[in-house]
Amino acid sequence: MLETPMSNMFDTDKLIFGIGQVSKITGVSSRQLRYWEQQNYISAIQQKKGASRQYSMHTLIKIANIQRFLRKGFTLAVAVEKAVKVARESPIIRDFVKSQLNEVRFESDDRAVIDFGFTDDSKKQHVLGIIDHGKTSFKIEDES
DNA sequence: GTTCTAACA
DNA sequence: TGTTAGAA
Repeated sequence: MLETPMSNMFDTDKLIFGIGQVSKITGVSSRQLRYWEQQNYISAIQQKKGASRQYSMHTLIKIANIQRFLRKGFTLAVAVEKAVKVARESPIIRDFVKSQLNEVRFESDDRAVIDFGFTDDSKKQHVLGIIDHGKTSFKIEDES
């Protein structure tokens, strides 16, 4: 994979967080973080014995998602499963949207239209994502 | 002051 | 899971 310097100002994957920061950010106690690690639900970055744990951005997000599912009432084991699934789906969705997204048009204070490009190679129709008063929907528009 | 491990109301 | 103890 070739580097694309201008695409991202920072490489967020290189950010590291201490256990205290992760706890403050996600609302998960340090006690829980150590326990989850012991249960192999999460893992800290390469650490020596007794050294402070450090977490990657990826792990931080995973922890935040686990917490999200816990608050929804799921058990820890299930919350972890769901977080793992999200982690697997996220890059797929992100890459797809990134490759399809053309532009976003703000048509009014509470209406925006996302242009997802052509439906196919015939290039006769556009796929539009509509956000109107918080409600979302898709729309196929003929090329004008 | 923060984090670590281990133990326990 | 929270809290506490003693060490790093």
